[in-house]
Amino acid sequence: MSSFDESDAFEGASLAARAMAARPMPYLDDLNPQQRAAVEALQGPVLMLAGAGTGKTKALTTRIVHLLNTGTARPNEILAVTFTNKAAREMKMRVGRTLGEAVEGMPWLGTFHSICVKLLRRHAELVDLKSNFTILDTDDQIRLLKQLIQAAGIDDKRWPARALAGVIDNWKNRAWTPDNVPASEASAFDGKAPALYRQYQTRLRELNAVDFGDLLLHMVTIFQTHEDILAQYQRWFRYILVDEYQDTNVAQYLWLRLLAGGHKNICCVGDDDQSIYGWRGAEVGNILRFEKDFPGAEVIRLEQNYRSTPHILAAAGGVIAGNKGRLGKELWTQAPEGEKVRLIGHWDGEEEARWIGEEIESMQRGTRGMRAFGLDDMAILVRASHQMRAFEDRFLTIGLPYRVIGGPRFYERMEIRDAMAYFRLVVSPSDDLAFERIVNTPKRGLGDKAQQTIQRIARDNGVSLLDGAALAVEQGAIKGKGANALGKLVVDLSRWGRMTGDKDLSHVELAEIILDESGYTEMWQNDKTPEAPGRLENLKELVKALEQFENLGGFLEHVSLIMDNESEEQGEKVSIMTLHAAKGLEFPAVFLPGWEDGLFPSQRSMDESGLKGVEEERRLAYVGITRAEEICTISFAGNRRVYGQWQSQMPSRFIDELPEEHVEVLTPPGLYGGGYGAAGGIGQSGLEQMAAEANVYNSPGWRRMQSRAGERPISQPRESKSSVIDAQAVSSHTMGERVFHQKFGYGAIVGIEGDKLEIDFEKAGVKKVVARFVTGADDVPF
DNA sequence: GTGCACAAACTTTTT
DNA sequence: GTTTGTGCAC
Repeated sequence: MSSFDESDAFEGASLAARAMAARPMPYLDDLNPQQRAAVEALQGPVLMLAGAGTGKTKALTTRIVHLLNTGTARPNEILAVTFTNKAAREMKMRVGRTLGEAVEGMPWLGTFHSICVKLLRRHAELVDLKSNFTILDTDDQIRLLKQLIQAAGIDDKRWPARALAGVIDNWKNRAWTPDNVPASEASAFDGKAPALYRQYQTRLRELNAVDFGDLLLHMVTIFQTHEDILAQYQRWFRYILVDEYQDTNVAQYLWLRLLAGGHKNICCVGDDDQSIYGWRGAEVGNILRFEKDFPGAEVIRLEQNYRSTPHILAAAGGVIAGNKGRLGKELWTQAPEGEKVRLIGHWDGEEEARWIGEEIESMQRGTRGMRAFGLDDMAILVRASHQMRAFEDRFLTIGLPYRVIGGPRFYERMEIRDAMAYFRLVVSPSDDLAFERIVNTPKRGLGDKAQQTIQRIARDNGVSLLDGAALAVEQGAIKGKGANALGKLVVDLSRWGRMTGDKDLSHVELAEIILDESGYTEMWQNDKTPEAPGRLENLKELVKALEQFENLGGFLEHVSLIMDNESEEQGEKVSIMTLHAAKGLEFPAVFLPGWEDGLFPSQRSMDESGLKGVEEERRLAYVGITRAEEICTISFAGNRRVYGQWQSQMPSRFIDELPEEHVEVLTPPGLYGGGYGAAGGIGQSGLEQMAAEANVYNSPGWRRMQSRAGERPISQPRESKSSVIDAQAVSSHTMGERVFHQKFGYGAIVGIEGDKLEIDFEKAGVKKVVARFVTGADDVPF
């Protein structure tokens, strides 16, 4: 591979830069003094500590505009890194908009990974790779590791590949190559991890492949061992900007420090209070240490918040104050006071979901003197994705439109990955991982044994699995039905490979041919599971996505790094997502359910990381509250089903940390006269209990745990709960309603005749049952 | 080689 | 309570 070609990095840029020099700077007038300081401090190291909602992206993009507009830098001399493609896209768009014209260039604005791919392709040979290396995703990675574990004669049940992948990822995040894994860490995986790591790297090299961690790690290695190359890039990237600096891991940190080592024109933007990715290698320490790493750094705090009301900011501030070792920020706003943060406790998780559903509906209309909110204005942010189900179930039954953000991404779906494996194999026939994935998908009668034969023949002849398969067929090493099918596959693949050169055939058509002739589409057409139609739909979408690319190869190149879920369905909908997914977003009204010790803060986080874990959870709480613009509603349930077991829950310790004067304790429904009549008397004591629950604990969580162990947080008598159920059970059912029957399980109502219901049960099929034996799916007694 | 039954595990997630 | 993966029988 030729070395970095200087001319192409600078091409087309100088003209634009010169033309832009010394233009007026109206964009500066839009900034507050701190933002403006951050934009104008172009030289030397700058740390922009940007609290939630303080106009961080604006400052960052304006800074780029300023660099360009003043002629300080040309577009291709700016290295601007983000974590997600979404952030990179937005930044590109906003730079263009502020500049009032499309920016030609900005070739180095992108994610850490996409920039590293570009760099690594130019220098691949320095780490024994070819420049056309493939990028493995987690799935490929795990399959590869599994093979290595089995080859080493290790029981892969006791030591699952997934766990090893975690260990290796972790090491790569810390920039540890197999040679410098510290002895203290080597005991992982029964002491076998270091050797397996080494084998894994060797295997990757043989496959001419890298995983995500390698992209960074290889570049760090290259920079560390080739001073001349590093020096070259230090000259080229004259200005460096980093978004979400608090999320950088050690490898990314080293990479940045190496590149900024010469001129030190590096501007890092971040918020130590929003560091929530420690579990995947992010080091808050990087941002805390910035001034030590870059002596003389200018630290600029963005503290004026343009998003939330004072009550919300104060509540968030009260919680985050519990963390030690913060850089310290005090958010303020000019916004009117607004509503206090609302706190409400519920009997159990289902009631919480029911209440939030009703609250969303009444907020749509406008209630309690509040303005009306659209469904798009409201979001439910949960700690763990399994919490979403209760809401989905509930919203489905009441017909409240919702969208789940996050979830399995398009390119991670089975059918998409299968289809891509076919494409990969057509474009590069030596892609053994792709071959393994699809040899027997759809079923070709090639099981373990046949596949081992192929492996052996390929290894003995030193060829790829596909060539090995061809040999196996020739030699008759595989017999019967499998032999024919395998022979057909081999022939088909080479035919499709030749067709890539056909000028009269578009790659989109070729893709369709591949999916049809391989029998892959047919496989799903014959599949009767409920997911099958959706999968076929996804395949169509995949083919459509191909249109935007020149050829199959170009498509595959991009897809490995762009794992976005593009399709934004329209229509007014409530959003449901995890707190992690909510970072960077904002909503007028936010619901934060499930604030219970063990769930939030998560027990596992506390067990595994102790105080550090609690602090990260606390930052998560801070992120959650600060997503809200006007209304923030926190809730907890006294009882919750955890892995099928009912468990008594303690309100989250973070609830105690909410400053009382900014919190309004709401009364749960069913506990006061207005709602379900029967519970009036109980309500008052329930309310008092609730209020006490929220305020009484000022002791640390663990002490509370001890003193209150075994007690029920909310002692609501069973009767009142039951009466609510009965009231709903006898009330009229509706068509399509999801219901539960003791014997037949869940089902949907397809017919109503007097007191008899015709129900299509998920497991038992269509049955007629008497209405009183059926309960709403959310009212299942326990 | 494929399909069914049972057991075990079970955050958060981008590239 | 669910999913995922493995063991066993056909």
